Amino acid sequence: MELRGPVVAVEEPRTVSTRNGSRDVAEVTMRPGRGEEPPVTVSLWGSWAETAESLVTGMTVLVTEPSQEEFRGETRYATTAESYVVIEPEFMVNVTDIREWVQCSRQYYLSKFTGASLSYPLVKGSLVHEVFGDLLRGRDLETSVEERVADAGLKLGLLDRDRTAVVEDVRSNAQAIERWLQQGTLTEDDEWRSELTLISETFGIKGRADAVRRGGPVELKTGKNTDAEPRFKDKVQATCYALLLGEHGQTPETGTLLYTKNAVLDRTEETGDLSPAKEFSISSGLLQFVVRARNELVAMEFDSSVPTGYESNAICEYCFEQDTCMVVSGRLDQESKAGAVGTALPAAEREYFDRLYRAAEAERREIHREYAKLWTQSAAERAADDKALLDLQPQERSQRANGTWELRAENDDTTAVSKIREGETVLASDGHPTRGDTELARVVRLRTSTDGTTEIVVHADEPIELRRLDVYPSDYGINGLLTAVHDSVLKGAQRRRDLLFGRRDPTFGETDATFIDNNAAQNRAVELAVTAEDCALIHGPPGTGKTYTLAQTVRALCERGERVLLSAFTNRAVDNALEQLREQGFTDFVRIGTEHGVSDSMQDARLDYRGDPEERAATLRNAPVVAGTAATCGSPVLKECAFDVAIVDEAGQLTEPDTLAAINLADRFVLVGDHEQLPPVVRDDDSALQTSLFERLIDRYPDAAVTLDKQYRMAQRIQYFSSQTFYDGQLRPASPAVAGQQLSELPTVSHEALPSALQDAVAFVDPDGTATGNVNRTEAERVAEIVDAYRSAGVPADDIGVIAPFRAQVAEITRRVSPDITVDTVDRFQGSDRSVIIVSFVATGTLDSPIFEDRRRVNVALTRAKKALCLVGDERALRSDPFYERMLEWAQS
DNA sequence: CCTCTGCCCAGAGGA
Repeated sequence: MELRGPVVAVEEPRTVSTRNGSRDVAEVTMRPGRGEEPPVTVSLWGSWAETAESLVTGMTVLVTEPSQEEFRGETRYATTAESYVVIEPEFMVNVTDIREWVQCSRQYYLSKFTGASLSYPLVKGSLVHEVFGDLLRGRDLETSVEERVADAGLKLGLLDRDRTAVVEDVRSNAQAIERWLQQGTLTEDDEWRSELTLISETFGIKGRADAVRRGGPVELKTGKNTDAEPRFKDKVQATCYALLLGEHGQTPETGTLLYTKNAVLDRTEETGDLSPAKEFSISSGLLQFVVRARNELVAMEFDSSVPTGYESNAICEYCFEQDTCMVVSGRLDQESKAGAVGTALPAAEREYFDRLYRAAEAERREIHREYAKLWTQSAAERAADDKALLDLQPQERSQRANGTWELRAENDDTTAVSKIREGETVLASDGHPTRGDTELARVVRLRTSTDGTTEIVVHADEPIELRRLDVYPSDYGINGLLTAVHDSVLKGAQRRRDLLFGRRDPTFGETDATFIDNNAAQNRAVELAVTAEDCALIHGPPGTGKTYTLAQTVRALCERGERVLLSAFTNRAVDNALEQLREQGFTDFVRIGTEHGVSDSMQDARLDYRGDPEERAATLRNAPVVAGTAATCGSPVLKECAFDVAIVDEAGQLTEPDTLAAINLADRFVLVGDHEQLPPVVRDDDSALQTSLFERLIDRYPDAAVTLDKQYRMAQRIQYFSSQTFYDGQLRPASPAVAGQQLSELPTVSHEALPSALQDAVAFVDPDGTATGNVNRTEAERVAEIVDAYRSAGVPADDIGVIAPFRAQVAEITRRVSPDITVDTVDRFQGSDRSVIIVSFVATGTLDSPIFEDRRRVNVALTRAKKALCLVGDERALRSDPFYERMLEWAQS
């Protein structure tokens, strides 16, 4: 039994005398049943009274195993010896965060923006952990060490480490583990499981245990510890996993910590029986302690306040982060137990940091809310929301060369739609993502064959029965945002900050060179980029040759001996830019990205991290051009690199921190984009992250910007509405040929064969359908008929694209057209084009979905078409809004 | 009432 719901009132804790002596108690009023039931009073006894001090009205509180008694006709509840009190159980805290918080609340805070740096102890720690996993999966030690060290080649090279020495170092740690595993500890009832993903819906904690043996957590530490007891924070970590294992039906009484360096000392110093393994007993007091620590952390995050360090008992003099801690306190004018050094940054910088910090944390809370839906939603609800694939039939399981598993399954449900795509990380389970046997897995194949069955292949650490896949809502990227803001504000050069905070206009040098002789705006763009002493902004409306201009810019900069970072929001845009460079005869670049993210044609340029350290690092360090998405620019590897100029494409779609991650790596920068197309996508509706740096700077420094005004894509008739509505009529066809292009120019097309309704370059069709939710069946059928009409008139399938605002409608249309027709959402169509574009608006009666509010989305949809555009929708709905009415008048004119 | 893309996930250590 449990009580879960919002807090209505909290009383101050008081001390009362009971039969067993004096005890603290605090009374909390809350509404159980997630707020559906009338308020009840719960007495929080003993140390839970401390948690009451963190409770605020409006928070959700969860009390497990309460006692219940009737008192004067009123039901009263109280905590029992078995109870836990959990604040905001939907806020998912990582086990490592609790470990850090217990060590020092301020260290937890600092690690949000300093955590992901490249250091040898960390790389080595990861290597030893990987080898440990391999050993548990039965892999040979020598092979594992060699392979894992080879995989880390680039990182080791950037750290100037010698391969042989690292192999020796990792091997000696791993041998300690192997000897311990062989020392009779491996009995028949020894059941091992490595790398177990644990998610607790009761405690709001998630994490990954290194290993579980006989139901108890085993944590590996690469350091040494010759004390009798494990370090407290290590015990806290293991206890967290014990708590989570408890929810999965196991009640471990002991935890094990493996300090591998103990055994290394043992061997080299002949100190006798100094075992690497230290066991400790997991008491209920310790279990409750970790929950209280989590509660404190969550209470702090609830109002986005900043920890001072006084929340924990750490001694600052012993802390490795003391200097960083004091600098951050000094620069941001924060109260801190460690004290502060340096002078505070200008108020503008501090306000900016604060604003983006809060925005990033709000985003994290939204992700956590999504996370909680893993268990608050039923399987059917999740499937309906496209977030899960259910009822998969498990097929064969095979162990891969590195000891991990390839799991296969089939799905017969031909109507199943989901957001899950190849290359993504998902929760793979045997039935339920938090209650069943679950593995974090990577989707390597998701293909639907012509008979409608879907083949699913994932890679995971353990051979579970693959019956269900769930979207994994990761908050992984949030700390990346915070790191970028931190690096920019606290570590950025004065000149750069003056620019970002509007205190200094960008300046430009001079050049006599001509770069592009047939397009003045493009030439001006390259000129601005090449002469920029701070930044240049290139505004590229649809079809204006952004990619060509960008490639010319890269080449011009390289010819001047500059080192260039080439970045973009999507992998596709990065690869497009590189293709364009190749077409222009430039091939001296290195592509950074995952095998899955990089297009097939660019795999040969992709930097493999595996190999000889020195050679790998030299390849990266010596490349005149390095290319990768903005997200990778914040990675530890790229943070080791420096550039003269960063060029960022699709900058209008990047949040400000994401853009900062890229430009932090360079002295100067060039942003390329269009703020009249799609903005950054964020979960929180009123987020400060919704405005891109590109948009902010183009408003602030119009003189540093140039707009490419000639478009090479659309017929005059098609581009007119977009040009008038979004570009002040400044967007013009690049040539008469572009302006006057017609569908009949395609060799196979007969204009006469088109129905009269489709003969105009811009057409409107009202199929008179009815929308149910995000689907309009009649309209989907009509769209399929229109596709057929174009096909019958001779338009090749790959010249036709269909766009709909909702994924559900996309699926509805996809089922009705042949598979070689591209059907997609607006967002996924940005950046590409087709001769013929058909847009399905879905809505009938009114336009009440917020998706119609952002006009920029319409701009993207309409400007994908080159020769013919067909709008399909409900005339009444579209006329209900002045913007769409104008669009309709243009289409019908 | 809704769209989307990136990140391998989370954690790897020091005293």
